[in-house]
Amino acid sequence: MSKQDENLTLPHRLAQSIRNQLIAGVLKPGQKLSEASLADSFNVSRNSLREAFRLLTKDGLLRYEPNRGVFVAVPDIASIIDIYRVRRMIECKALEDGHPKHPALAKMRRAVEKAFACRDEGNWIGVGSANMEFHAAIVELADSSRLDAFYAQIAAELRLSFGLLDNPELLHSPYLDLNREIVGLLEAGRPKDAARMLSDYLDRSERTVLAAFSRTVQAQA
Amino acid sequence: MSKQDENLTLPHRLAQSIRNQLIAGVLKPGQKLSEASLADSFNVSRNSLREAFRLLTKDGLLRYEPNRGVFVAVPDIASIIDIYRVRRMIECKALEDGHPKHPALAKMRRAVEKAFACRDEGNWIGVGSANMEFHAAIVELADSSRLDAFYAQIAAELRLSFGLLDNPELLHSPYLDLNREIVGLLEAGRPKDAARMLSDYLDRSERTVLAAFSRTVQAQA
DNA sequence: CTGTCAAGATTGTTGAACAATATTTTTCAA
DNA sequence: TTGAAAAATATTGTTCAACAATCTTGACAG
Repeated sequence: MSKQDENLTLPHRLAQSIRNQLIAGVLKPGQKLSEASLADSFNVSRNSLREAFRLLTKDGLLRYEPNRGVFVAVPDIASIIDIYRVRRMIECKALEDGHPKHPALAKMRRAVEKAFACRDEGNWIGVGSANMEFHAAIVELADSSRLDAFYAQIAAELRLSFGLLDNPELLHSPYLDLNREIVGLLEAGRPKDAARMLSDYLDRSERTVLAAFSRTVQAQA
Repeated sequence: MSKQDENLTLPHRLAQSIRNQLIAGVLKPGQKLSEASLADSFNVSRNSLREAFRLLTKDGLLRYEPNRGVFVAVPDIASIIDIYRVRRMIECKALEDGHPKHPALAKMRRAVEKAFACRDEGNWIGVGSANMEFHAAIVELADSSRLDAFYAQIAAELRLSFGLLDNPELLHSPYLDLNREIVGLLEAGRPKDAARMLSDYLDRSERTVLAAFSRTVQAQA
């Protein structure tokens, strides 16, 4: 994936591969990950795989059930609510205190443009990625590497929930204009307004995800 | 340690032991943790120890240097600033939005009383623990398990920095009265004032830690 | 149909092995 | 003596094979 992936240690790379398969939907929520067969399919030893599992459980993407194995985490309504609670808290505060000259603002702008470009060519997956980048950039306004890492984790978990959903267009495209407005408000030195707008926006997004989620779960039951 | 520790898997228990040795100062920042000797001293295999290492690196308590081994993380000024930035953001917001009837408030009160009791008997380590409990309870006001977990991680990292310091009395005792006041303000339905007080309090605490830290580092150089 | 029990599969953990990379020691030339 | 190159040693990265502990499955008896 990245340039220096070769440098990283095997369990790290493994974890990254599994992470990719998770957000790509190859591995599905609730699915059991057998040590033997996964190790086999990746051509690594069980021990290395177990190290990767430990990393991913810390990310909240996998769940350990002692003596039974590891399973892909199953997002539920409570976790979605929890994640949005955290997002409102962190993103809004970061935006509110964000300085108009902060370098992260440029990232936000770039993410917005990328999202529009992807939409124009019907690339909904690209829109989704760009949208995630936009929100990560908001968090960067707070200038905390620990917060950035925490947010990345939350975001990965949320993507797992998205995986259950079917319609990326519905999920991301309504917010492109709002994203652009938020950038504008922050550039205009009106961070409070930007934060308020983001808060409403997250409320709406949460409702959409919860609604789509309960439909999906219902369909499965 | 806890009742059902026996249930947990070995790498988890190992990680907990190492964590304890870290905050107790048995293992010191920068120290190299040799796989062979540590595995030997815990009477476990290298493989199990490595799984525990993975968990602890995710906590930010250990650092991997590829092909060189794992080292106890060395707190520096930047990390202390980062941690306090996160604390201000999360704790103040949690307090500000905290409902006066929230169960976490009772926890806060208990932690305050415990801190005073410990102080009266000169148990400074107890004062420190109680103080940490107090702040964890503040975060619980936000009703997010993910935030709680994140804060626990940050707190552990901060304790590592405290380990470098020598004077727990100076570090915790000035804040006991403020803690009590914060509880009072929240109970009185004045969360904004409580949050403001906490913010000032954290500023002061940060300065103390930074000052003590630079003294310590200077002394070592 | 239900509960029991043995057989089989999977996880939990270990120990040994070996390649790849660091570190230390030795050697040797300037 | 000093310093750099080279050899020897130790450590990490990763795999494999083994076995105990636990879980799952399926047959069987009632």
